[in-house]
Amino acid sequence: MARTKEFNEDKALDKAIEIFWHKGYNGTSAQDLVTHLGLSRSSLYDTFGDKQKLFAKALKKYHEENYIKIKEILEASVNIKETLSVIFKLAIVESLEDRITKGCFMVNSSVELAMHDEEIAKIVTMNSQLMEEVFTNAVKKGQEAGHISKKLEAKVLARFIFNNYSGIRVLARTGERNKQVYDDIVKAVFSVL
Amino acid sequence: MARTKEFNEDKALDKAIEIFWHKGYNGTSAQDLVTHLGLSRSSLYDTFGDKQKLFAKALKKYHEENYIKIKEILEASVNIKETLSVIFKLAIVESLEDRITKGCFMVNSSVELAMHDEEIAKIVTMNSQLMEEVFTNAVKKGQEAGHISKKLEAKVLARFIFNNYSGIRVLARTGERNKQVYDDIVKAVFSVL
DNA sequence: TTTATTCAGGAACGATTGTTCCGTTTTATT
DNA sequence: AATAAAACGGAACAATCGTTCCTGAATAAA
Repeated sequence: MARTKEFNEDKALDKAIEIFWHKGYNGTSAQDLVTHLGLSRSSLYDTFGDKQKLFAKALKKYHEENYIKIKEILEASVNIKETLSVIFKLAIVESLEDRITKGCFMVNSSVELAMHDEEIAKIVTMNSQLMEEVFTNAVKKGQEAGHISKKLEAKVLARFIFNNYSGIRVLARTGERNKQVYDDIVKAVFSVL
Repeated sequence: MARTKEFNEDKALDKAIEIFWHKGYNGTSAQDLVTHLGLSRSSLYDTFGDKQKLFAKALKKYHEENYIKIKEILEASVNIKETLSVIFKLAIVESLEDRITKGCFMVNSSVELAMHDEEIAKIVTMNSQLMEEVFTNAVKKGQEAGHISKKLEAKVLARFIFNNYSGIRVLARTGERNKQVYDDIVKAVFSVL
């Protein structure tokens, strides 16, 4: 009985991820959203509720997509150490190529909002836990296969890897464009594995 | 010929660091500043210019104090490895004790503003360079004294250490309160040194 | 064709934003 | 005591904030 939506909600959400990722939550105005998503104020609020809800939904989508991607890559991997190296290299290439250095949407959101917004804090915590889990399982597999040193526990290494991944994303956000800096960090990280 | 200031500019700046650190730049309103610094709008603007200038001045002060502190500790150290361990432990204790988890003002500001504000970007870059320099010199000294492995170059290790320091500060900002997570990261980091 | 629903556009909302200005008070110097 | 400079509190500014509401157009089902 009703008119059909003229926009794709999923694509609109991707646009929301883009603009929030670039400008942050507080830095993105309602007008920015209208302009960037390309839909009217009324449609925007009818569809997503309000700015906070839209942000939470965008962050959740970002988390799901990234988490699944890394999970699948690691679970399909036969040589975890090499796969981890690929994951880091991808993050570095992304950091160096991006004209507008956006860093990592999850890291940015943690820093800006985790302590002021409970719902965002939940998403961040869930992401951290799942990432730790995925990395831990991967490291275990790598240790069993003899590709990764057993000197340190899998969970210890997983947390260590994730910490350096976060650090690199912060570095990217600051606009660091010297590849050598990233390579040095990865080199040191892999000397542990 | 003029009236004397009723407030201490330096102490007001410390208050500004506090509120900006806690709420971020965009999250802190002019009213927040008036309330927290305890001085009138007119005094605030007469003394510091505007919000952006006040923020930059606060961040610069934060940088100078922290940089000098770490520099002095490391230069006075006889066992660099132990001193680095102390520095990390202090950061962890600070993270776990702080009721309102503020993370690191420099990291927070990098993520929120570095790519949108050139002056802030300059401060962040300067801080990174100086910290890298201090850490590099320290590692060199540690390597010469035989306390730190020479397997990797001093600069590589310095960047690696700084990256993990940043990562830990992000973790703190997310509100992580499990000490084991921090300890695991430090354990892995020190296995390289 | 009618009806019900939801779309898009934009005007308008009150609240809050960062900032300025004014009138008064204070005080060090002359 | 007179003067000049600056700090003070608070009113007021225009602009922008996130959000709501109203209008008419569009369209799928009855």
